[in-house]
Amino acid sequence: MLLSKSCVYGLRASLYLSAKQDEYISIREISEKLDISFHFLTKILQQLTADGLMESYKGPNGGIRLSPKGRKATLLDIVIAIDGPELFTQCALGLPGCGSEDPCPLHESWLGTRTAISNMLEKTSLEEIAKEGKQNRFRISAGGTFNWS
Amino acid sequence: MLLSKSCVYGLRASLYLSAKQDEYISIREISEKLDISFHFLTKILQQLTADGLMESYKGPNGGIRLSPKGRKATLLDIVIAIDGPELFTQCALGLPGCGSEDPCPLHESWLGTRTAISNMLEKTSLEEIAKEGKQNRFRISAGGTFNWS
DNA sequence: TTATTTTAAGACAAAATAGTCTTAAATAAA
DNA sequence: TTTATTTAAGACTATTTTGTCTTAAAATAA
Ligand code: SF4
Ligand code: SF4
Repeated sequence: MLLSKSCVYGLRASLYLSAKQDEYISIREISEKLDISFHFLTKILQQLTADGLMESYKGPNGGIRLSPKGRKATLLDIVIAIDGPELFTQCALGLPGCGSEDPCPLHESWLGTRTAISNMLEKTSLEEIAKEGKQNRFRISAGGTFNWS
Repeated sequence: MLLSKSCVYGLRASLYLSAKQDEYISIREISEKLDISFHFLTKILQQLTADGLMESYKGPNGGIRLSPKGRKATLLDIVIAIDGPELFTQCALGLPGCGSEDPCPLHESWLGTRTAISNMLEKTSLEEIAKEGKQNRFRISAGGTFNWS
């Protein structure tokens, strides 16, 4: 699996929030619309909040929203915040202390592929994805129940 | 993590065997040279044997070796035998029943990246890797203790 | 035959990941 | 002030992955 479940949930929630304006959205709403366990999602979003990618507010009409930093963030930023940078720093075979000067048979191709994955996730910011998402009506929920407002 | 530990171990053992001729190599030797738990590696190689990618022989001077099919196999074949095809069939966001006709924002880029990973692993057979490995003395063990015979 | 070497099979344990539940703290509204 | 709503924190459970151990079966050699 390329990304952990936590990471996928975090990405989908980020995409959900990117479609919204500046209001706080309750985690309950996100978890229901995207069909993700509420408590589990809460923990994941707490991480992103701690990382400064999101802002939260307690109480009635409270919830969570992307911070300014979060709106500019790319999917890669979200992935690294949740899964860590290992996917983009470690090698495919996981050999310790190895590198270009004493490479394994995969080295060259893996470096290229790794960069391709990174580039794909870094290409567009959440802000831009939201713009394209609204234009093209891309979906981010299973049932297609979600609507770009 | 792109590949499971089982998968990485299986790949490294396959590379090890690709460097050898047709003799049976004991799993004990592989596990010691590549610093992988003997019993764990045994289970992984049993899978590859069941899949017809390797052949085993019991008793003194017994061991394991690549089958003719295994020598022609690519790294992708090994990966699919151990981790299954999901990495190359499923989408990045894991949304069920979703696809090109109703895509998520990642769809196009993910399809490309997924193909890039697949191509990287499919590019060369174990046979060819062994040839290049011997020429270039690529390494497949942590300490660099391994020698292409 | 008997002992030794090796893979096969599967029970078992440990660790990591995923998911649930309860309580506390902050905020708003009644 | 009291109650309701919401995130924060963390204990707890379940599942999957990873790793260990024991016994069986096959093959060889003494
Ligand atoms: S040579 Fe490169 S790809 Fe191969 S194990 Fe080392 S760092 Fe990883
Ligand atoms: S649109 Fe494509 S990439 Fe996105 S979730 Fe569906 S299958 Fe996966």
